[in-house]
Amino acid sequence: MMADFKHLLYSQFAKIAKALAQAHRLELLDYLAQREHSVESLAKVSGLSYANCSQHLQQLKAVGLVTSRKRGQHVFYRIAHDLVLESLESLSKLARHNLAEVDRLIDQHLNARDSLEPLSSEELATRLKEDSVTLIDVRPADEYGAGHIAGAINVTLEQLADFIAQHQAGKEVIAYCRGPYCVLSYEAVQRLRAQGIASHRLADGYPEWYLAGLPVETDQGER
Amino acid sequence: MMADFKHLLYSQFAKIAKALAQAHRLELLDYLAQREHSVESLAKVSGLSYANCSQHLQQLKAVGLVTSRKRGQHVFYRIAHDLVLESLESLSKLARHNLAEVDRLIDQHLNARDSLEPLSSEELATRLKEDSVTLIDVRPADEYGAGHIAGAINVTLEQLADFIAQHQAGKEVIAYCRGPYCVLSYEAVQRLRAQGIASHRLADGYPEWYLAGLPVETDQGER
DNA sequence: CTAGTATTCAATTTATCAATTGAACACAAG
DNA sequence: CTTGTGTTCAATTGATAAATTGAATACTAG
Repeated sequence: MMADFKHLLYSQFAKIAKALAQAHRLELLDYLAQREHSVESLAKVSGLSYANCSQHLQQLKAVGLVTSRKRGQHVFYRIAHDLVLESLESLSKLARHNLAEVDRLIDQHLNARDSLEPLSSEELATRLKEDSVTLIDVRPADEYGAGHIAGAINVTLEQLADFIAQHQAGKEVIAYCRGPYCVLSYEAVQRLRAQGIASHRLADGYPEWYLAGLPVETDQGER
Repeated sequence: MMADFKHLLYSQFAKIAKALAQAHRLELLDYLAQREHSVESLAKVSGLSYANCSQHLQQLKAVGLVTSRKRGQHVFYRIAHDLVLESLESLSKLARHNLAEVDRLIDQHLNARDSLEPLSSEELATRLKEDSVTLIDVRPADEYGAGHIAGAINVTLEQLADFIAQHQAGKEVIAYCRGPYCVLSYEAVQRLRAQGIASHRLADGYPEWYLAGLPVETDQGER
């Protein structure tokens, strides 16, 4: 009974948080924090459809974050009271704080070589069989042409931006280069991660893979 | 570019709100607002399965609301920083204000809360300076140990009968617990009054007092 | 009254989230 | 090394939310 009560309370709190848990609604609230707006002006400025915008506003209204008044054929929405602004500011401070924190952590992580968690050749071989990764060869085109791991595509650091742009989200990327003391794959992994793409480097490079008798290809065909 | 930045911030902002938009996670945060907890203790006290609880905690961690540390085979989670407590309080205030439902629930379950005439933190601070009241912390001993209002003694509901027996007549008793929605102090005040002891509850709980920068103590010493 | 405009409603599809399950991992004690 | 315990992972299922579409209400101006 006492637990029921508590859970009910938390649910009520959660309703309000849910109303805030959507980027578009936050944007709308941000505009409304400046001044009262009609549905029309909000839809235009936010780029939402009228219907969608209207529905978002109704959700905000349902939990009491905004109020509305009808004047003529327009419905004007406004922030319900100052507590809403305070909460928004408080959450915004938190977001900024955590965002900075995230950036700091990422930098720290990527600067420590070991944290890149290199993949072994064996792991890579099985991942390739599963087709669960995209394998990129970061070496210059001529070295790639001369011989590369079977299934790898050539993406130099210069081509990396284009690769990232057309990369299908979700698929993990494995990068390799000349060998364990070559920095090219480190650089590639850092840039990929900076764009939010899950990525690792191969512990070894092409020569070690080749020597291990694992499958390779050249521009002239497979081995 | 400016729009990109804004949208990024809204998204980050929404991620945090999303983490707060779930009753179970709010409950977990409420426990964590009292003190650090292991996954196990949180799972038990919240009634969630280990896996589910762990996953909720990881979501909270992913957006930087909590941090974790591993000690032996236990993983302890704690609130990441005071900004989180502030945001939670702000959200809670908003919820109280907006949801008539919440008030209805409180009235129903914490019967006649107004008649208990809660004390504000400011009033309590001055009363403590005058040494005109006895302050009791009704929370479990571990939460008391992790941090309590300076000058408070720990009297759980189980210990209340003993406390009443040796209480010096005439001195007023102030009880506090986890926060405005915690029922422990209501219960204590009711029992004290039933024994003819003048008693009130503190309007807020320990987290609010701590956030206000008012004096606190832990088992290890003052702040 | 009629036509035009602003807003909302209702229904559908798509995407995202929560809870569950069973297995995997990490550490500690025996 | 083995066993037990605490925590996390991965995969599935069921639930909930977002965006889109087209139609239905208001209201105003003419």
